[in-house]
Amino acid sequence: MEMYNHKKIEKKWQKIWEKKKDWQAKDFSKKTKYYSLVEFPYPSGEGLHVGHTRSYAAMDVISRKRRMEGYNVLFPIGWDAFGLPTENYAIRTGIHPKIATKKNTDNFRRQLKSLGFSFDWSREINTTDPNYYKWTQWIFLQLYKHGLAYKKKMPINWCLSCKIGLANEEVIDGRCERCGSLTEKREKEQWMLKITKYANRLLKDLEKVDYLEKIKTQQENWIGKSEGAEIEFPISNSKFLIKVFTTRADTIFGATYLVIAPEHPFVQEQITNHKSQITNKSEIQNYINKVKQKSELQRTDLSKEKTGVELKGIKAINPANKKEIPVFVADYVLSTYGTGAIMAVPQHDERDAEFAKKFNLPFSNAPLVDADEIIKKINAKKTTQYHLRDWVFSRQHYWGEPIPMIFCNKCGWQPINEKDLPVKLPDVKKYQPTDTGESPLANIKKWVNTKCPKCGGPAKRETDTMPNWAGSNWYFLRYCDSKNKKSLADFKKLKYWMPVNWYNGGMEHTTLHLLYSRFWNKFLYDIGFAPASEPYQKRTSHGMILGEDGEKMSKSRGNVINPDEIVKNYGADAYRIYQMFMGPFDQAIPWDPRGIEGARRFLNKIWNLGRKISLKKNFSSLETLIHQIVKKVGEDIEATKFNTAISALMILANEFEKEKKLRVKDYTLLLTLLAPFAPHMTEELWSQLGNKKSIFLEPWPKYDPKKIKEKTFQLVVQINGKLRDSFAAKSDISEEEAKILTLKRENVKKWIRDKKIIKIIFVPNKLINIVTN
RNA sequence: GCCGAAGUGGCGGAAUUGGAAUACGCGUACGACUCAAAAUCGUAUGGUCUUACGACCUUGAGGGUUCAAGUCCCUCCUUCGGCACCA
Repeated sequence: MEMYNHKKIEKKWQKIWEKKKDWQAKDFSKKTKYYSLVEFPYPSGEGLHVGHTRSYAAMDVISRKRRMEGYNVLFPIGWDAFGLPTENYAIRTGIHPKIATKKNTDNFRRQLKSLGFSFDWSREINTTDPNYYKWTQWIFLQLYKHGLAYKKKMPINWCLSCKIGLANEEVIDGRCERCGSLTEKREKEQWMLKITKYANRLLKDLEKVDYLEKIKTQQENWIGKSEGAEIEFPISNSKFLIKVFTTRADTIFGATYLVIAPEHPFVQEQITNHKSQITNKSEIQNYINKVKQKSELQRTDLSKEKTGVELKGIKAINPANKKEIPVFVADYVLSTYGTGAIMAVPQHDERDAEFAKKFNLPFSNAPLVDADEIIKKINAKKTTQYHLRDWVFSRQHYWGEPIPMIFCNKCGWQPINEKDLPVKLPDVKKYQPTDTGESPLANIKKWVNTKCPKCGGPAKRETDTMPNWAGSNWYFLRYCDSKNKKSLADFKKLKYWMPVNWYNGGMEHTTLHLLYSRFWNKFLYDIGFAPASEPYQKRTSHGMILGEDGEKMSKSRGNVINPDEIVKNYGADAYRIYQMFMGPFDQAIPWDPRGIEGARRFLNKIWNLGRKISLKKNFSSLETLIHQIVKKVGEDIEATKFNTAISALMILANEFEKEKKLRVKDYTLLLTLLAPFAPHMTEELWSQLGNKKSIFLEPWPKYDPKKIKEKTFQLVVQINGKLRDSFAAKSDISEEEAKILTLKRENVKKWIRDKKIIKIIFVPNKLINIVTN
């Protein structure tokens, strides 16, 4: 037998698999379908990251196991290729993003193929391909036609460095999610998507899906539903009313003042209205100006002291007890949530208490009342508020899908005729956003100037592009029919494949990407273009792979692991085994270069075990263990406990090694269980045993529950809960018999001596515990 | 500040139900093979005390429940993740 030469056999099998098209999914096959999905990568110039392959290796194991279980598996891959790094590269080098993307995807494809993932490459997609983004644009048009896309001038987060507007969701600690520089507020006309219309369904339908509990919690928190009431507080001696939102209507008798947000229309109106009764207008105006300069980060910093100004000269009336109470403007109340005004109850709310202490406002220990009754009595309205806000969908960048809209001076915003899709990205000379913050597309007059689709008069194209979330919002649908030219995907095919049975990806995508794509899928479901109301039946997430130093892998730290080198030196199978064995799948874990050597050693051991095969041997002394291992490996894979599945396989291999001879049957069973993890080596050994068909056409091994049970076991003897002895006993030994055998033992006698036995606890097939005085 | 997860050898980690803590792998030491090395194989490997048999201690800290606690309860500490003046 030859030595295990990974270079030779991995290339060999990759070629054969590709030629035989073994991993191509068959539309409408009579087998039960199984759709396993991984997040398609952004093809960066740096090449494949080990983090990608952790997820891909895991879902490849699942997909290969499913095929062996008789499913028709769809396991697709593609490229989420629009995005800033490529655009920034273009700005730096002048190389067209299209060319850089081609180069990067070619490299990624080569890398993924070298790892032997069983992707159906015939369905490969690329979000930057006009044949793909035609349908991204088409979906936008449908959103527009159904009133879910609208343009709005609003304060948005403006990244000073990227020169683009960011959604609230994309600002982290007041900084741009992409480049990390500070953001400020600016007014800009933006295309918005009305995701808030779906808030309740996005929340409620979480009941229907099997996501990790922590992922569900994240979605729930982001949507942030709260039930409460809108209560009107009249302003004394005026026609004005201030509406507050509260979840604690029951505390209304303790409300001793009102607070409104600095952006609240009432304040704005009052300080400009010369008839207003307010006596300290300039003080209020000064305060508002100060707040404007603050970033959201500063405003929402919990450790800062509360600030605010009283609106002197006016009072509000508490509708519950008709008492007059003062009104403040303060920045701890936000205009974007609820009604932008609150009733402050220092007795029951910490923030209100802090503010009240600072401004010497009274605490009222008025009794709590029944919320429903008081709401009825004061004629307030029960309402529901969501934390979720509409999605800012415009970007002032080149490398994204053009938003397919046209502005006509006569007719206003008009959608492009569907027959004119796709709106292709034109070539530009400079990729840099303009100083005004407009997209580089704005400089191409020939492209911008067009005709109004409605009146035929002169009109201008929208020059903003879509965020890079757009393409990834519906890609799972396109995989079902990736070449379709007439529709985003044939409905019958969608109906066959959807929903995705199992979706795995990074924890960092479990809030935004998941929410956005669920939103688009629900919309497409509503208008009859998607067959399932929830796109993903099951969602899991893998932990990050950190550098050897325990820090996040990054170029600047110099701790990046290049998969190519590992594959070259140890082989794809060793790489995959190590990644699956390194630790719990959902936890972050540092890369250990020695771990890969252990994985390789394990594969060598399996390879060399082949020498022990004997045709003469026809019984197995390890039958019980084998059945136990089959059970464990299968169950662990399903529970994403890949590390213990492999450890079980190692135990089996170690036992096999202790045997002088090995049955063919036992050896092939080990190969079959190992096949999803180490596909190349097992396929090679399988064929060396004389098998003509792929090992992946073998059925996944089954175990016999009756054969799992051991004939004997070590009965543990405890005295007062401490381990003192153990001996082999028949399985299912009776309590009586166990007691007799235990009390006969010298070790036991020694410990008991003249002590009195108070009681004896017997746990079947486990232990016996003697309690003495 | 709130929510969530976690804390186990020199290291990554295991322990489905409360029932032998440290599986499996890495590392280390010694041995076998070898002229030698590598590879491979074998043995040992939580700590303290003991010549030894063995005893005692040990799952972030402290307390509790229990015949029995890594696992359950209480208090506290630390780390990671998420959210954050959301009324």
